[in-house]
Amino acid sequence: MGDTQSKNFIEVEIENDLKNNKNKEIVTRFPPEPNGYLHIGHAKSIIYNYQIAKKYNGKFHLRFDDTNPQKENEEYVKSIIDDVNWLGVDYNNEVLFASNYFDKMYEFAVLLIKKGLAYVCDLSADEIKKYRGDYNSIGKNSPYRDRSIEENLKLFEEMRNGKYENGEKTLRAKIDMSSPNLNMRDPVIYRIAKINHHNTKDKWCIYPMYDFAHPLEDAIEGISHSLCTLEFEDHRPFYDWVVKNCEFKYPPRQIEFAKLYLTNVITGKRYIKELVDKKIVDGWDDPRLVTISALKRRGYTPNSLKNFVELSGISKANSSCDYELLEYCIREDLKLKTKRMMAILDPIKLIIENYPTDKIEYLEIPYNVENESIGIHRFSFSNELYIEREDFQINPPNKYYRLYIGNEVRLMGAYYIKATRYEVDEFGNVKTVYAIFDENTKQDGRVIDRKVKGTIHFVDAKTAKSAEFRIFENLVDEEKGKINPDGTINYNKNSLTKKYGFIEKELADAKAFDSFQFIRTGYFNVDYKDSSKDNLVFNRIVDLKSSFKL
RNA sequence: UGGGCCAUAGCCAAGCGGUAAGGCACAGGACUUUGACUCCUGCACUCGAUGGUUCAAAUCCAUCUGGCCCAGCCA
Repeated sequence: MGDTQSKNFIEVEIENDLKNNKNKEIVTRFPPEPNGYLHIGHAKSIIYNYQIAKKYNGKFHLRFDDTNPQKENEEYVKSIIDDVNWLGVDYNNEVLFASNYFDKMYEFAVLLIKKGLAYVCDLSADEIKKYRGDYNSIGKNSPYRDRSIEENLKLFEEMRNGKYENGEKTLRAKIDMSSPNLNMRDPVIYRIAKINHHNTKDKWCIYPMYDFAHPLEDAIEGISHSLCTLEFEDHRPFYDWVVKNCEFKYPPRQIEFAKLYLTNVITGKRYIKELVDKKIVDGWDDPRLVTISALKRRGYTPNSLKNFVELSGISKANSSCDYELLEYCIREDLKLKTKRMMAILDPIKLIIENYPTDKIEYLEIPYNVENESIGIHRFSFSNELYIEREDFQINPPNKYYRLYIGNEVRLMGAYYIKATRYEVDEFGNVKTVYAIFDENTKQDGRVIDRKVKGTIHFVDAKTAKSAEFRIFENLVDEEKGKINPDGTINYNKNSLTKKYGFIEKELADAKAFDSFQFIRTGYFNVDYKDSSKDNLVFNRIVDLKSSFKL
């Protein structure tokens, strides 16, 4: 979809770099830590990084930033690969791991030691914190800062060989304890962690820190532009320090952009996890969530997300995109692709009194009038139908042009009917509406002598199948504020409504993830988890816009 | 509090000294066998504020205000 005609600030920088021959080629990357599920914010990063690479005929890498074995595991690796595959970005069929560079990283650490730019420190975590100082006071040099290169080399090798316990020693970069940027006050670059790594198993007991590892990963892979989010801006001086002192010919360049926030939903691993843990939602792919797996289950498409990322733009301003933009994108993507079928979510009976009781006829209209190549929709009609409860009113409001006593409307693809009488149940709710039809108004292309204002949809009760429909509302209460002062989530208890109605017979064969437009009620897909042959469950992906409110 | 970053419509977002693009949302109208779609129309005399430079400022300068990030051996 739409090429963005205007360039964003990152593209301006890249084109400058290209002009100045700073890069051989453009290579970007998506570097997730395998410690959780991906959500729409990650999708922005994946899609944008990929699109940049594509735009400049470059490459895109998928690389796991797996430098902290304590938080990472194989399950997350797998789910992330699944999600990235589903998005359909091209990463050259090669899944990369930072942990595959541990040997090289170790060598670079040794190089820094030899250059007098790194030292082994015996301070405890608490002591390092104290020595670091704070916003108002400069730090103090570690008493171990001036160890000889030989001693540092020996100590670091011993760290690697497991001579010391967790927390006993660290390797630190030697920079400036008085820097106003706390990240430059001799940051730790290697720590001891005697724990198995999902990829390297027990080969290592020391692991590089993000700040040291990341620039190296980028440089090793020939990444030209390392695009990340704003909170890493303060880390850029150290990033540049590392690539400079490790002497890379084509140093990668880090450029930061703002994270994507969306109204009405919660992004943020921690909060999603809380909803999952408290069983407020049905796992990581609950359709109300915005994890990639949830969006997929709900019925969002890779295309819709790509378009969303493109339309929501890239900048450095913290912002929160209207959820309506995402909805617009999925409607746009599904509009011409889906069959438009009929389903009744909140049924009442409609009896056509002058239609033969023993007759079933079959009617035909295109599945999608905007894209007739999808084919012809054939559906049954009889004297006994289901229609939506809201399509019949005892006391119609102003400008209501659906069914009420005496009013003539069109049954979509069938006949004109006029309501004659109705029956209510013991609570006063309409149960059955009776009508007569005009056999000269069959919707088969013949010219009809009069027009009607309203067209309503229906399913034939004699062939209909029952089904469940799930209507989702905002999971979080935006009015109250998404997050309580105590850090818990304000969630909307009415965020899931289950309705039990009817679908036309053809829909009974629908398979998991199939999506449809149900005429007048929205786009739906078949829930892959809760559907069975006997009980099809449809998720409403998004409703149709409507200028009519009952 | 020291440092870094940000501020253009309800929400995103272009704009880079020559007189405010575009999209979403919203409102009105046309069309309509989905109150959908589509198509028209409208939607910032003004760019966080105040001063200054200039023939000319959203763009340059100064000051101020507001918001976000940083004191992990997390990423």
